[in-house]
Parts: sequence; C-alpha cells; structure tokens
Amino acid sequence: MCAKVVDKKEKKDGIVTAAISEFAKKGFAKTTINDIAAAAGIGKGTVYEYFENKEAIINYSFGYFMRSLELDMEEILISKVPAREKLRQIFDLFSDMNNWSSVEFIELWFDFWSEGIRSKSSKGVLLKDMNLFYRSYRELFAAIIVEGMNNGSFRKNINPENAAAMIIGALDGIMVQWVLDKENFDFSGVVQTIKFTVLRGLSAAPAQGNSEANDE
Amino acid sequence: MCAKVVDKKEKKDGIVTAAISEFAKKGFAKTTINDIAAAAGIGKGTVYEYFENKEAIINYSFGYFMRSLELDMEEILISKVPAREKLRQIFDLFSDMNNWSSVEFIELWFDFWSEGIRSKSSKGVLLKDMNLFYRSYRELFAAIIVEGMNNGSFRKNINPENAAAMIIGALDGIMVQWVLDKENFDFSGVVQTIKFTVLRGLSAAPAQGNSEANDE
Amino acid sequence: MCAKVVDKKEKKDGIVTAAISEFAKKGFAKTTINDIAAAAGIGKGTVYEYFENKEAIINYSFGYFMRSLELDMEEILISKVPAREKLRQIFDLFSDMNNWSSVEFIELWFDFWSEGIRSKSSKGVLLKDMNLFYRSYRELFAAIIVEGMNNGSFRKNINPENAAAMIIGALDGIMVQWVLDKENFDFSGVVQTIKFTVLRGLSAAPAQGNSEANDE
Amino acid sequence: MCAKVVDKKEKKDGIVTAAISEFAKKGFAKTTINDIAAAAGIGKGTVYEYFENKEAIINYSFGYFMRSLELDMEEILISKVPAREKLRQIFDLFSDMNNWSSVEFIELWFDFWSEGIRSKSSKGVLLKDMNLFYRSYRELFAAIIVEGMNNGSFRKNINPENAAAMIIGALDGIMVQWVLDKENFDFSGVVQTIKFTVLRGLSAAPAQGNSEANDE
DNA sequence: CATGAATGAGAGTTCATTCAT
DNA sequence: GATGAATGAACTCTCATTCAT
Repeated sequence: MCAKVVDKKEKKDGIVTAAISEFAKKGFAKTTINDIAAAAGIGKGTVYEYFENKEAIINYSFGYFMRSLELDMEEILISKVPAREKLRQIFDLFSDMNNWSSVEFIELWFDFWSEGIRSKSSKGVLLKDMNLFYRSYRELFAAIIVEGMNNGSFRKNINPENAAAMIIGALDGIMVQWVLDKENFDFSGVVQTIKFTVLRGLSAAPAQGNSEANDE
Repeated sequence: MCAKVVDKKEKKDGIVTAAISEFAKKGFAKTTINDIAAAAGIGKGTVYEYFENKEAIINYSFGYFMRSLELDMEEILISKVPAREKLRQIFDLFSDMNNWSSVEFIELWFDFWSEGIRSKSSKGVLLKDMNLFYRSYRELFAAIIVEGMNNGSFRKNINPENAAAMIIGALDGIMVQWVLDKENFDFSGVVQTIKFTVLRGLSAAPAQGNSEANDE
Repeated sequence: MCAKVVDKKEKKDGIVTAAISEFAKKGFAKTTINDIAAAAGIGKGTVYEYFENKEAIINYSFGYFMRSLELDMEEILISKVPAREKLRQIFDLFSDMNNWSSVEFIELWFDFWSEGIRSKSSKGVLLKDMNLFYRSYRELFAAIIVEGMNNGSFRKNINPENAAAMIIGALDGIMVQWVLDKENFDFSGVVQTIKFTVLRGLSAAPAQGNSEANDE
Repeated sequence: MCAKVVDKKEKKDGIVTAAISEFAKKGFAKTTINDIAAAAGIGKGTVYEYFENKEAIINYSFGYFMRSLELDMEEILISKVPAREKLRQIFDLFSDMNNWSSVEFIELWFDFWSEGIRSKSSKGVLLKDMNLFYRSYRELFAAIIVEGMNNGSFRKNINPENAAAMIIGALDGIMVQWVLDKENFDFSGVVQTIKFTVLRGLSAAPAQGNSEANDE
C-alpha cells in the first residue's frame, strides 16, 4: 500500500545524527525515542526499522561520532614533517576549537564513558568500541613518539605507550574541565601549556623552552 | 516530647554510602530508589525522610564522595618539603591505587560529569559544586607551582593556573582510560611517565631527566 | 505515512465517559487512573495519550458533563410560550427525574464544586468553566424573568439576576438534600413547591395560588 | 517517663479545629495528617491518640462544624415573634455574612457532601450525621411554617416539609454560587430576593409585595 | 501521653517497544 | 517501509498508619 525506496544507510545516519544531537542536550537516559524520532523528522516506529533498540542507537552513535573526529588529524599524520613538529601541530589543532568537528556534542563523551563501563554486562559492544578507539589513538601517538625517539628529538627513556596515554589523557581531562566551566576555563591556553610542557618533558636535548615559545 | 532518637546525620550518610555504591554499579539513571533503600537496609519511604528526591541524593553524594578524596593529599600539602618534591609525592600517591580512598566508586565520576552539565537548568547545584572542586584543586596545584617558580626549581614562564589544569586533566584523563580498560592499562606506569615528563617540562634547569629517574 | 487510524475525539470521549462514571462512584480523589482505564477498557498508558494528567481529565469531564445537561432545556427556551409558562415548564422538567440526562452522575457535582474552588491555584480552568456555566444559566433565567416583567406577569420590583440566582440555587440546593437522602426526600414534590411558591412570589397580580395549583 | 495530664476533650477539639482549617484550605483528599498535626502544633503520632484514622477526623469535624452553625439561630427561634417575622429575621441573619460563624470554612461543605455520599459503604456515619442535620433543620423551618399557617399569615395549602426543604435548599444553593464566584456574586442581595419572594409566595393574603419591601 | 522515624502499599506518570494498518 | 496508537512494566514520590522510645 505504501512503499518507498530509501537509501537505508543514509536514513540510518539521519537518525543517528538526530540522536546524537538529542543525546548531547539531555544525556542518554533523558532522551526518549520520541525525541529522536521528532528530531529526525520521522515516526517513532520508524526508528525501530533501523535500530533494534535504544542501546543499539547509542552504540551506533559512538561509531558515528568517532568517525567524524578521526578525520581531523588525518592530514597531519600523513604529512612528512618530523615527529616533534607533528605533535606540535596536533596540539595546535586541538587548541583552536574551530577545528573541532562537533564541539556542540562534546558533552556526549561523559555519557559514552558512563554507558561504556556499564555495558560490560550486555555484551560490552560499546566498551569494546571505545577501547578500540583509545587504543588506536594511543598507537598513533606512540608511533609519533617512537619516530621522535628514533630521529633523536625525543629522549630514549620514554615508554611511548605511556606517553601516548598521557597526552590523550591530558587532552581528555582538560576537556572535562572546560565543558564544566566553559566561561572561565581557558581551553586554548591550557593546550598550549600542555604542548610546551610535554614537548619539553619529552625532549632529548636539555630543554630551552624560552627559545621556542612562551607559556602564556 | 519523647520520641525515638536517631542520629539523622549518621543515617543520612548511611543512605548516601549505599547510594554511591549502587550508583557506581549501575549509573545514576539505572539506580532506583528501591535499590538504594535495599542497599541501605531500609524502606523505600525512609529514603525520602532524608532526601527530597533522587537529584538531592546525587548532589549530596558528590559532596560526600569529594570529602573522602580530599583527605588523602592533606599530609603532603602541609608538609614542608619543596614544591618539586611535593608534586613528586602527589604523583606517587596517585600512582599507587591502594592509596585511593574509593577506587571501587571511580566510575561515578562519569555520572557526575554527565549529570553536572545537565543540571544547569535545575539550579545547577551539582555543577557549582563540581566547579568548586576543580577550582580548589587547581588553586592547590597552582600554589605549589608558584612556590616552585619562586624557589627556582620551576621555570619562570609558566602559567601556574594552566599547568595546574594540565596536571589535574592528565590524571583525570588517564583515569578514564584505565577505568575503561582496567586489565590492559598500566595506570601506575602512566602516572610515573606523567610525573617524570611534567616535572621535566616544568623544570627551570636544562632537563637532565636521566639523572633522576627512568621513565619505565 | 500509513498508520492506524483512530477517531481521537471519539476515543477521548469514551475515556471521559468511563471517567465520569468512576468519578461519580468514588469521587475524584479515590478514582485512580487505573480505574478509569479499566472502565474504558484500555491500558493505563493509553489514558495519557489523550489527557495530560488526571486534572485534565477532571476539567474535560466538566465540559462533557455540562454539555449533556444543557440540551434538555433547549426546547422550552426556544418555544414561544410566555415567560411564566416557560418557568413552569422548566420546573416540571426538573421535577421528573426521568428527564435528567444523567442522574446516575449527580454526585459528581459535589466533586466539581470542591475541586473547582481548589483549582484557583492551578490556573483555575475548572473554576472558570463552572462560573461560565452558572453565569450563562443565570442569564438564561434572568432573560425569562425580564420577559415576564415586560409582559406584566411578574412584578416590576424584581432584580432578575438575583431571582435567577435564587431559582438555580433552590434547585441545586434541593438536589443536594435529595442526593444525600434519596429514599426519604421527595424531590418532585419539593420542586413543585418551589414552582408554586416562586411563581407566586414573583407574580405581579395579587397571588391567588389556590386557583392555579395545589402545593401538594 | 513522660506523662502529662490533659483535658482529652479539649485537645481533641484543638485537633479538629486545626483539621477543619486545613480541610477548608485544601479539601479532604489533599490534607495530610501531617498538615493537621502541624496546624494543631502537635506531633503526627499524637493525632492517632485522639482519632482512629483520617476518616474519624472528618466525621468528627462535621459534628464540630455543625454545632458552631446551630448556635446562631437559637435566639431567633426561641423568641416569641410571629412566624412570618421569624423567617424574615433568619433570612436577614443569613444575609449579613458577619453573622456567619465560620465563613472561612464554607468550602468545607462541598467536601462534606462529597465525602458523605461516598461514606455509604463504610458504615455511613458521616451521611447519617448530615441527614440528621438537614432533617433537623427542615423540621425547624417546617415548624415555623406550620406556626405561620396556624396564625393565618401563611396560606393553608403549603406542604411545610417541602417548603422547609426549599428554603434550606435555596440558601445552600446560592452559597455554592457565591463560593465559586465571591467577587461577582451579590450574596446579601440574593438572600433579600429570596426572603421577599418566598415570604410573598407563602403568604396567605394576596401578595402586596411593594408595600413591605423592595426587591433590590 | 507524646512523638516522629520508619514503612510499604499504592498513586500518578513515563517510555521503550510492539504491531495493525 | 512507515507510522503512531496502544500498552504495561517500572519508576518516583506520597502518605496514612504503626510503634519503639
């Protein structure tokens, strides 16, 4: 009686886009399927044509959200600049929030974290994805650091994995502080401090911080 | 004029203890008042004798949770050791999770963060408390760093506030990674890397990292 | 684009019908949403598809209840008989409870009154509706009385508004007594007494009650 | 351990006074035992020392409320003035609300009516009391009317019981209208209209209304 | 006697999910 | 495929009532 040809993938992404937006505003728990359907401009029942249940939307959202983040660094990582410079560029990229693919959805992180650890029971799909995400980023940064150790710009006694975790952690951590207190927290400034301090801390040569940048 | 005498404060804390434990297990949203009452060994209605509603429990939980964390560093902060050493000690304290007052409730952080930002609408009590918490910790670390700048152990061109935010952020951030992947994430190791890298990065003297510690 | 088609208005009225019946039996306070849903033969949740909350059901019930009452007098009011006769007919209509559209729901009046005055705080929708109802009836009766004053059958020194209020009040008031003591209270008889007494009391000509009717 | 000698009757009345006041404000259903206890300045548990349960308070309240109303007419009823004058005086008494013993509790009537009819199931104590009340008042008025019939001031073909019911009903009924719309409803005026109209309607002699009073 | 802490039955309300159309 | 009406499990919160002190 009523048939329609639709690009399923495209529609699914439309729903997820709407979902992410709603989730960011209200959190997972307080976002209803109705909210999502309304935001996506479709009927409540239709959501279930594309997702088994609410949890599936959340899980899929993570993948979707992540994919958008990844793209940003691509250029830098591919480029042929030396490791030290790569790190510097990445910090600078983060520093300017205009480069953030989806600042408006940042608060989602908290929900993913919270949901992730509780998902242990139910197959842990989300948790697996999140760890995949963090692990791949740690590898990425670790690779850069190894590169820097090899070319002599970083000291030899670094555990690259740990250093990678540290960098990612620092960025995640200050994001938390910024989200909680956007008006008063100088995000860019702190990223610059991190950039300077970490590069100096990893440096092989005796640090001459003053020569390359000022901390404020 | 003679009625049952109960230490209301104590009982309230008992409920909060139970609540925190349940919250940590299931997250705020999936923890019911019933769960809390059962865990506290009291009736559902009794919970409402001590708290206006669920939100009040969450808010109070934060204060309770925080108070327990604060105590840990007290000793170090009061001690008369130089700034550099103070920082080192604090990192070491964090490094060993046996010193953590309530590791089992760590996942609560995620919920507090998530709940905090959404509480903006409803008076934002939680958000205010959380920012108070972070601000006071930033001040604490900033003071240590200023001290170090003054005694010549830290370089002069540091923005102490930013550096403080960086340190707290790094610790928060690696906590996230650890919570999500406890088995595989070497928390202590990363804290040591942070300690070494950050101290070196903040150092006034040209860094000679190898002389004082090894990163692995 | 193709969904179950339901006459929402009709279903809403079905729920209200069930609600009125339950309300009449138990009063507003002791009627639960479950009661209403069961009486309407639907699920509890479905009620909320049609009404925001219990108060909305009560408010809507009043309108629905009223609409059914209004119809009864229509005929008489439109008819071309003189004022005095109109009043007589209306009293006679009331006198025979077979003409009452919904005797079985009479006790609802008490709840509407009680609820109405307390609704002052919450927007007072119900109160407004009830006053609208009484005011329109007072106007109706006042118009008849004015008509009678003009055609010389009623004395000139009547305040029509007051007289209208009196008539409505008397009928309301004896309804109360009847509802409270159905077995022993002679409703029809009292209405006849009212008819006779009031008509005589309003009469322009020196009353010769005996000529037109007997009071018993 | 703690003993105190109290006039039980007096304290019970204190509770009922408080209860009536609260009931009038919020209605029976929305008044809690806590509200009553607080208003009475005693503990919640103490209420149960004097009343079996909430229903008992309501029932007792009615008796208490009624007793206060009854006193007002006493004087007139005992006085030796003729029937017609007696009625006139009673109407005038009602007309001036300053004479009302407890205008502020008038809305209670609605709740008593509502509660009364539903009390059928549970022994019907309240209903019995209310009917007793109405019956005794009807007798009172009926007696006056009989007296008037005997002394020739009222026509012979009156059913005194019915006329009594009519008078009480009219006063009850306009009270309803007034309570619902205090600002706009001219209570005293309507009572005067009732007085004049009813006295004229009951009059034995051909009515010469204009000679004795004006309706406005 | 007086009290208020404790309680659980039960009320209103929400919402993920189903399914007839 | 698309829809939204229908649903009941589940949740938060209230409150009459009990009872140890």
